[in-house]
Amino acid sequence: MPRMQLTKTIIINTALSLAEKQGYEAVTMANIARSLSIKPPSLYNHFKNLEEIKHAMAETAQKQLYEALKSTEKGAQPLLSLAKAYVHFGSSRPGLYTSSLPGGTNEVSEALVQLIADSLTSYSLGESKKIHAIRGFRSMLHGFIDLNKHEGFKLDVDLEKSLEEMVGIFERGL
Amino acid sequence: MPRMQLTKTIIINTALSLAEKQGYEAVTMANIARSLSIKPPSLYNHFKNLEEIKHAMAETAQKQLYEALKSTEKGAQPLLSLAKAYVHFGSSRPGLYTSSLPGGTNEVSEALVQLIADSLTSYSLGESKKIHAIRGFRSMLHGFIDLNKHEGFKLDVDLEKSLEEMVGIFERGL
DNA sequence: CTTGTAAAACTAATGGTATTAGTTTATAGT
DNA sequence: ACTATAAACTAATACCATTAGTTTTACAAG
Repeated sequence: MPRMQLTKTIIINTALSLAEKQGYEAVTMANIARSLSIKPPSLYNHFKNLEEIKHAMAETAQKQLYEALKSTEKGAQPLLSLAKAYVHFGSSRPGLYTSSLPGGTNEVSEALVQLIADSLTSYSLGESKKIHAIRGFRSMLHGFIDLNKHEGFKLDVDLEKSLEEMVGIFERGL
Repeated sequence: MPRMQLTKTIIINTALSLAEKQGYEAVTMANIARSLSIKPPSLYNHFKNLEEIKHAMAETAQKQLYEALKSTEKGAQPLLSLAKAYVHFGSSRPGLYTSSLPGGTNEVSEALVQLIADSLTSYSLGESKKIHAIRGFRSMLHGFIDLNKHEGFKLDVDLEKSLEEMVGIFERGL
């Protein structure tokens, strides 16, 4: 195999670094190629198209999200800790978080679901109730991050407090 | 004033119709111009750029969302009815819903917040608690719609049931 | 009724995007 | 050393937004 120093992993990491440093909109064939000092068409030797690159980025980004959440201290309020870590990840690394979205369902996203499930054990929910609760929790957090990105909230009321209240409501309702 | 048959309203409605029929990605200067049988540069006589068009679209789309929610039967479970109407709007008219997001804060979005507030009156919350609850509710619903769009949920468990459970959890926690 | 002004259309051009086709280069294995 | 092939390349197509400069047209004033 000739000239195979360039791997899929290198391309994806380059693309993710671009997303993080310059925003997800900067993830273009031209920018990725520029970062790698190659021409855009060369990327098609490694990936079918940009969509495939973004899909591969999502899996890696989900992994990083998973790692960030796994290492959070559970403490007295595991659900609140998890929520804060999730929202912090999404807000402080918007390019990386956005990269994680086109991922669909896979092993990593399953692990992420399991992480939430672990924080819900003390509520001893039935299997289907648990699934609904996990979906609700993820919806809440993702919506919180995304609405913020779109300036959906007026800023004169404390955001961190809103998150705490929101998680509080959710926990009481479980 | 010469040739003023083309108004901002006509342009925005054309753009919204494009978003609804062909998806939000189809909202381009070229496509809007084509729909109006003019050339793309002519649009700059009416709007500064595409961003301004999208911002104007957002206000109109928010108005349509507001109208769709206002006309829902409150019934015995006003919060659940509102949630279902919101999610139905977002899922059945994805282009229009996406159009509504770049809107920021304005009179229409305030009216939308008021609509949610009205559905929360029976819980007699304090002013700041109410704001947090509204943010939580919107986050939940927007996140639910957006995660679904990104295929964030596995489809083997009933989605409608998840929505009902999620709202149920939220209501109990209030 | 002509004429001038200004709005709103136009054409042409620039520079950005993804993608495909076809060609060259370089390397790994025979 | 030779050959096959992966991986780079160039060139081209077809989109996209945007700007500059020009023409058209409709209305309002003389």
